[in-house]
Amino acid sequence: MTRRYDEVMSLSLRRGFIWPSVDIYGGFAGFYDYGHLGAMMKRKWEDLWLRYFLGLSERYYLIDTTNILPYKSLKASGHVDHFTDILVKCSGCGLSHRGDHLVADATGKSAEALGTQEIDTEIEKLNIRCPKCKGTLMPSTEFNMMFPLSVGPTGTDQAFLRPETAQGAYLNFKREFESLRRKLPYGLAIVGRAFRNEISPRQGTYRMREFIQAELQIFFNPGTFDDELDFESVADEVIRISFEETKEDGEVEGIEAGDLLGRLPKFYVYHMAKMQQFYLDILKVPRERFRFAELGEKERAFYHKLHFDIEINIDSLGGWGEINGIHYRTDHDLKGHQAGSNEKMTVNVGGERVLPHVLELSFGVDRNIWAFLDVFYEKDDRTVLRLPKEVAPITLGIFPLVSKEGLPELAREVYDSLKHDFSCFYDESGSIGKRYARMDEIGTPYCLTVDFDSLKAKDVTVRERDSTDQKRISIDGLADSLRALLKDEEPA
RNA sequence: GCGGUCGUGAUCUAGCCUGGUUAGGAUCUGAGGUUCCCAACCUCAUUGCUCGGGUUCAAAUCCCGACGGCCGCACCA
Repeated sequence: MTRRYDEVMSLSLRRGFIWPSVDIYGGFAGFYDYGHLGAMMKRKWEDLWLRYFLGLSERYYLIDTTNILPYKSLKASGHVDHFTDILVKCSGCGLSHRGDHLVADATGKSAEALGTQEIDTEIEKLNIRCPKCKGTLMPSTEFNMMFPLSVGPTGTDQAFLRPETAQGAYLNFKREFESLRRKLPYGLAIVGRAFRNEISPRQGTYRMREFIQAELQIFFNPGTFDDELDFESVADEVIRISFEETKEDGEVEGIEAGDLLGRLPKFYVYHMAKMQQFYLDILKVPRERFRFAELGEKERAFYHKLHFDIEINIDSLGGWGEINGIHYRTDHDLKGHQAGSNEKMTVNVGGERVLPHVLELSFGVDRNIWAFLDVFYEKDDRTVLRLPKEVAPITLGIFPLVSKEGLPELAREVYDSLKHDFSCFYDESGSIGKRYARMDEIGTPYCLTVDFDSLKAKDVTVRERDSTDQKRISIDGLADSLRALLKDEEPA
């Protein structure tokens, strides 16, 4: 692991962002807890995400759905059958292989639909041996990545923890279509937990067994969606993109959204542009650390017609890491639930019956939080976390210059007047420089200091984190001045 | 899951090979002092050998197991 990983993790542990769950019992692989700073940062990230993506359309809405889903619904979605791997272990060298891959290699046909018994039969019939050492293979075992649960007193109602939040949107599609007055397109956002029994969780919060997704599922009429978007507003956006053929080289092209239309559908490019703007314009992620990366046919799920990941160059994880995805899921999901539930999912819009298609904007919240801790962490003379103001867990540090002669009292007054409107932190211990340093380290964008002049002039100094520049602002109207400052406007 | 490697206060680490005084240092944190703007300084204080067995008169140190971290393989619809 890199030194940067250790530094970021050390900061995170020390100050209270993230740490392993159940730490006092030695930890629990694949599970992490958020401390008081991490939890606040995550909440703010989610709020910002929600405001931005719901703001993309007056027809995008937030819903909230259950973490536990019954067998039937996940059978219909394909997760019961396809979210599994059939593993075959070699009795000689002990290596595990995927059963369907072994059979597919021997027959030249996809074996994805076969069960464990069928795989075993095929292996015997075709006399398949370990590709590594030619040893004999043991009976196959099934491994489903979903966590099974028994619901109810008899335990006969089989269920699972949801492997993705997306299903909640599909399951509620019809209800919301009615509530939202039978119009397309519309979108359902869910911010919530998903669970996957990863074989080998690694790299901190990058691959977890319980994680948080922020997803927007957009239901649309594939025949008309392109014309329902204001594509002109994003046509000039230079999209940073790596296609399948070149992404391994780390090559990133800059292509105007308008020029991608020959290669990708309009609605898809439009949302790519909006996602990119969220990162580059709102969150101020350095441009060179951001890209879309195309997934090839073998990498993506069979029902993802188009799949690009958003990757951030994360030094502590050794380079480009996937944090989000934009998936064109076609009508796969609604079609599956239509068949599984016998509920008709086609809807009547503009005089025709359509089975809506789905565009999924999917964000890994924990991965974003880690990426931000990494990307904005800087250590040379001082340690500064240059977090976007909106996601910094604490917005204002409020201090008396020294803790005597009436300064703490006035500083307390300032604190009390702001504490309900901003995330504030009051401190009077140690030297002023120490207190600034502590705030820099956790990304606090502004510190207000009450000094001796403040007593007469009724003002405070405002110190900016990145530049350490200071200016004086009157206590009268302070909240409004700070609001302006936080929006990058000049205070009144 | 397999193989390798590692696990010492909140954080980073010395000690382990060669078992034996009170487990040392730095940072951090708390209290007090000092202090008119960027981790200053002084005094005092809190917190530790991942867990469980075993060997031994004696285990942070040696052995076994578990748990966890990292790396490689596999996996990541």
